[in-house]
Amino acid sequence: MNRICIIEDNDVVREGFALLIDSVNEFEVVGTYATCEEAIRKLKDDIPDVILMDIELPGINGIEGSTRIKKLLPEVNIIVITVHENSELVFEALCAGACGYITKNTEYSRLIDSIKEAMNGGAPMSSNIARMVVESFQKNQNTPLTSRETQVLELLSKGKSYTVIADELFIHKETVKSHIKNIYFKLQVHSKAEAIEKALKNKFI
Amino acid sequence: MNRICIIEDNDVVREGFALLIDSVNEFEVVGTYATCEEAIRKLKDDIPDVILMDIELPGINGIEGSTRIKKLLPEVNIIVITVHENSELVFEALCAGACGYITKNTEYSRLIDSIKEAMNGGAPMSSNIARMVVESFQKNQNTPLTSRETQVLELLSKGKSYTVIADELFIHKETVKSHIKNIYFKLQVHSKAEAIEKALKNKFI
DNA sequence: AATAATATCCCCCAATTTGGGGGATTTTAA
DNA sequence: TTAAAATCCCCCAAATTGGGGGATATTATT
Repeated sequence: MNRICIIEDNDVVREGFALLIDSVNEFEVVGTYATCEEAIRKLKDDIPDVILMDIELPGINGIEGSTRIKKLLPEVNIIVITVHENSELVFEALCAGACGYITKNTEYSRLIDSIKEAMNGGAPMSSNIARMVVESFQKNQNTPLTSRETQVLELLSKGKSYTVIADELFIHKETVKSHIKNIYFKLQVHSKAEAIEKALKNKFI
Repeated sequence: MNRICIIEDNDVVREGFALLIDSVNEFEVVGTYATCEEAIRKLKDDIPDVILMDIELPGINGIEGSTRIKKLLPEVNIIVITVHENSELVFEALCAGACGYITKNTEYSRLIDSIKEAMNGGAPMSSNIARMVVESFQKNQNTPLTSRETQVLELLSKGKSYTVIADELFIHKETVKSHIKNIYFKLQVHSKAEAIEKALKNKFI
């Protein structure tokens, strides 16, 4: 029997989810909580396989809650269920240890599928969320930088010095300087940190 | 009618996919190619909505091919279909512009669903692939670094100098130096670049 | 209550790095 | 055949970095 917990402050939503999930044969709701604080106190006894987690919660929110719960139960699968499709929140949730992120308007059958998927080592996500995640890997192809400049800036962003970059690219240190001068001009910046910041923000590197 | 292209060097697999996809009402296979070179020459006429892409191809492989095709048709949805679950390849494919990544043993019905999902702005992935992607956002909680040290190293990795880090954390420059000394000791390194490299590799930052 | 870990700040010093200025030449692409 | 990109060169001053030696106050943790 797979053990599920629900952390959601809205009583109606929480008990609705609980009833729905309990109606599935292989699932058993072993705890429902309105706050992370309460959940954290009781979770060691519940030992759930999956936790459904709201983000907007009184006290500790769902992001911070996920971080703490993952410390207590590193193996647990946390699925964040929220109305927010804000990209910041998505990445914060994933960084905090959530394995899935689905929006609250998801039909019930997909919710059940998502729990099964999480338990089977998957990462259930609403399709637009998944796309956001995938796109976060892709670079901006409208970069003003040449490929060599991009390469240099990437190494610079890894903390390498001009000397080391020169060695790794088999070019002279003065060439590296030259590239960096051009990078600074193109990005309209005057230091390493500014260049890296601007390039990261625009996904040039 | 949604337009699909297939790039796959194995004739049997390629024509099998084509027949399968063509049998779906809303899909039309507008091109099947054994190499990226051939595809790139013809794609501007095909204007496909979705491309199914193999990775192992003679000549230009599927990763490099995705990069080039995305330059020609930035809006196209590329789904990589491969036997490889190697994490390196997955991230390379996503960086190259693929929106999905599914393994070749996927049942036909899920393949069709994946194409629909890609077209509707989703990111179809096999469940273990999706989990790999999600886990790439999560930090290693077995870090030897304190939270303050992690914070300092994160800023260092963004190219910030001791002075700037001190300002941003509202502490003295000497305190930053002190933290960095401890970071170097704990990571057994002797420079910024080494520290960042080791921390990134171990996902401490 | 005692110990250890963490976070904070201080000084000295030498080598390296960085950024800005001025070039030049060759290779590659449009 | 132009323009852009990539390569290399010199000069110089300010800033950064890394290593050495500390100290003190605040938090855990036992």
